[in-house]
Order: sequence, then structure tokens, then C-alpha cells
Amino acid sequence: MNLFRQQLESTFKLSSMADNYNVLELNIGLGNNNNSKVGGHAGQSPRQRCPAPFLLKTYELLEELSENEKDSTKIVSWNAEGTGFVVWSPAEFSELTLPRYFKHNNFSSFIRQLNTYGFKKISSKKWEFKHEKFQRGCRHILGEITRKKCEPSVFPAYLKSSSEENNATSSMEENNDHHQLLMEENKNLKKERLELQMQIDECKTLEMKLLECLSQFMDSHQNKVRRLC
Amino acid sequence: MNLFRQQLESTFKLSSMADNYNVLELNIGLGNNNNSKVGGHAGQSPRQRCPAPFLLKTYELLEELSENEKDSTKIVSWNAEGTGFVVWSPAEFSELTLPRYFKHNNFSSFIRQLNTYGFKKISSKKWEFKHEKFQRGCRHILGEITRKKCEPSVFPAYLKSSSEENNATSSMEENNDHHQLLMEENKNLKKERLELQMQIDECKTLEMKLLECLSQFMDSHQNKVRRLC
DNA sequence: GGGAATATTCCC
DNA sequence: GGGAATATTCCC
Repeated sequence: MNLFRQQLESTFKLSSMADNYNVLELNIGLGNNNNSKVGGHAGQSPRQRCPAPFLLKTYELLEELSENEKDSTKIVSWNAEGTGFVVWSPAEFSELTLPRYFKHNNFSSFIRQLNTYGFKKISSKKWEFKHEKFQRGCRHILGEITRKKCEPSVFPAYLKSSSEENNATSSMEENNDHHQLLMEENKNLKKERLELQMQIDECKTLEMKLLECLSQFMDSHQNKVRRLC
Repeated sequence: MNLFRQQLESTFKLSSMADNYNVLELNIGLGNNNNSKVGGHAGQSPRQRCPAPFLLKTYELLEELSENEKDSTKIVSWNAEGTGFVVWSPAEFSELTLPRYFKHNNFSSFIRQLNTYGFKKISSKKWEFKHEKFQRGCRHILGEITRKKCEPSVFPAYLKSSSEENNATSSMEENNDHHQLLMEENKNLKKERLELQMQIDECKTLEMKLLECLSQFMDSHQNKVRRLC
């Protein structure tokens, strides 16, 4: 009875796929923004850092929804050249898309964030936005996009005071870089641990169910056999 | 074979439950806080203003949930005197209550807000909080509760660290200590991860075996039944 | 318990 | 489009 086995296996696969937790899922790998501590120095090439959650989510949203459906039902997509994106249907975008990625469903809050990160609306007729560093296939440069600051705070706090003495500063800097990396790795490890533990919990639950299954199945067949004798 | 089928289905449900919670539910009617514009003048009696959304929501939550159920199932309530409130079950409070009133389900974020508004935890054993101006039946003085301000201090944040001389060395030392701790934690986390992954592997193997078992058992019994007929 | 960053809201 | 307040998160 292979059909049965298939059923079991599909059950097995389904439950180990961990497709539950829509909300949790999206947070994974989006929470670790260590932007705050990394200071860019004028004249240096832009330091790569972990992109802001907002940018990552917006990028992923485009990756996930851009190819969907026919043009007529498209809610949001990259523009033809991949140099920007278009919200084709603000209403559906607000109602359906935003709450899947953010903690709200307000188009204006989304726009506010775009402005914060320096995106430009490039047409008065369409909701099309561009940012030099936000393009299709270029996830790796998202980290170069920064929030517009109201403060002149370019240096991290602990470097500002001693920005003249370069010896001390540069070794401090290295130290701090390492420190940052460590903390980031640490955080990710903890998140991973949680995920692994959740996987284990799922596994255990499934095992219990399988065992129950097995035992009940045995009982019922025992009875059948007995009746047939 | 309905029993079996039921079991399979219940197993399946386990994985499809995906009960994403309603983040958007409660934005209604709490958004209009005009606090920003009203300046308090020193020496004047406290000016009444529109309470912060956080305070209103917390107050309403207490009004709505405090009377519910018997004591044994209470999640959160005013304390006996109405001078503060108690979160009896932080787990349920986080999972069920918070997302109904706020855009998150994190107990620590709720606590952070309480601290911001000057609430005090008044017992190390219970999650009981008080604020002089936050009492049962006194919705009208909520407007007098203000956020603790992070002083628009004389120094900008980035100058603060240099306002004393001792910290150059001591902060270095602290840094190193912290560094050591981080590295240690990191190492342990990696070890833990390995162990967890091994556990998962074991689980998977066991699951496979159970499945095999089940299918072979079924095959053989099918044959038995057939022979007996 | 709180500093500080990002997110969301509100208002001009 | 952006200033500024509150909310939420992250870290110490």
C-alpha cells in the first residue's frame, strides 16, 4: 500500500517544512542591523554594512511579488530596467502587501520610510520610486543606503572625542569592528538556536503522532485479523 | 481506515496552522495624540493633555480584561486597591493580549514602554507595576503622565564620553572584558548549535525509521488479511 | 532600567 | 517631502 506511505511521507515533509509562523519567518535575517555603530569616513569607499530592515524587506517584497501574475494583476514590481520600482495598485499594496512585511498597512508610512532613506518619486503620474543603490539584482549594495540624518553624527560616539589622535583611533577602530562582528555573530547564533529548538519541538511532536498512529493502526488491524480468523 | 486518516489530518493541521496574529486590529481611535504641541510651564499646575496612546491602551486593556473570568484564568488585572496592575500570566499576556492592543507581542517591549513612562515594578516576585497617576477609575489624570525625556543635554551624545578623563583606560578594560565574554559565549553557542543539529539529525533518522516501520507493517498486515480471506 | 537605533504616526 | 513625537527593537 504505497499510497499510504506517500501520504505519510507527504505529511512528514509538510510538517518539517516549517512553513508556519509567517510573521516570524520574515524577521529572520532581517533584524540584525548593526548600522548604528559603523562610521563611514569621508573619502573612503562606502563601508558595507547590514542593510536596514526596511530596505531588506522592500527588496524581498519586490523579489517575491515582481514576477507574480500577469501585468494586469500586478500590485508592485521592478520597473522595466530594474532601476526602480512601481506600486501599480496602492490600495492592494497597502491592504495586502504591507502588513505581510511591516507592522502597518498605511501607504503613507511606507512613503515616509522611502523618503527617510532618500528614495525619489520620479513621476507625478505613477507611484514609481528610485534610489541609486536600490536596483534589481543588487542586494549587495543595499547596505550603502543610509537614513537621512538630522544629526551630523558621522562618527560613532566612542570615536568622536578622539578623532585627532589617529594611532589610538585606528586600533580602537579595528577592535570595535571585531567587536561588532562578534556581537552580530552572537546574535545570529542565538536566533539560530531558537529556530533549531523550534525544529526539534516540531520533530518531537511529529514523532509522538507517528507513534500514536502506529499503535492505533496496529490495534485496529489486530482486531481485523482477529475477526477474520 | 478513518481513524488513521484523522490522525494524519491532525498531524497535517499541526503544520498548517500558521496563525499569524492580527497586527492591524486596533489602530482605531487611539491615534490622535496632540501632546507634542503643549508645553508645560514650570510652576504651573500640570496641564491636562491627551494621554499618550500607550497609556490609553494599557488603561483600556485593564478595563476590559480586569473583570474577566475567575481569578484562576486571569491574565492581567488591577491590583486589589486599584493602585497598580498585575500581569498574572506574562506568556498569555504576550501572546493574546499585546497583539490586540499593540503592534507586537513582546513582553519586553511592553516593559520598555512602562519604564519610559515612569512605572515602577513593585515586587520581584510578581509582574506588578505602579505609577502614581495610573490608577483604576482615574482615566482623567492619565494625561499628566509624561515620557521620561532623554535630556536634550548640554552635550551632544558623541561628546559625552570625553567629559571625564578616567574613561580612556577603564573603558578599554571594560571593552576587553566584554570582548572576552563575547568570544566565550560565541564559542559555547557554536557548540550548542552543533549539538542541536545532531539532535535534529537523530530526530529525522528516527522519523524515517518510524515511517519505514509503519509502511512495512502495513504491507505485511495487508498480506495477512488477504491470505486470511 | 535605560540609551539609542529604526519604525510608525501625525502634522506642516 | 520632511520635522518631530511616539512605538518597537536591540543592546548594554
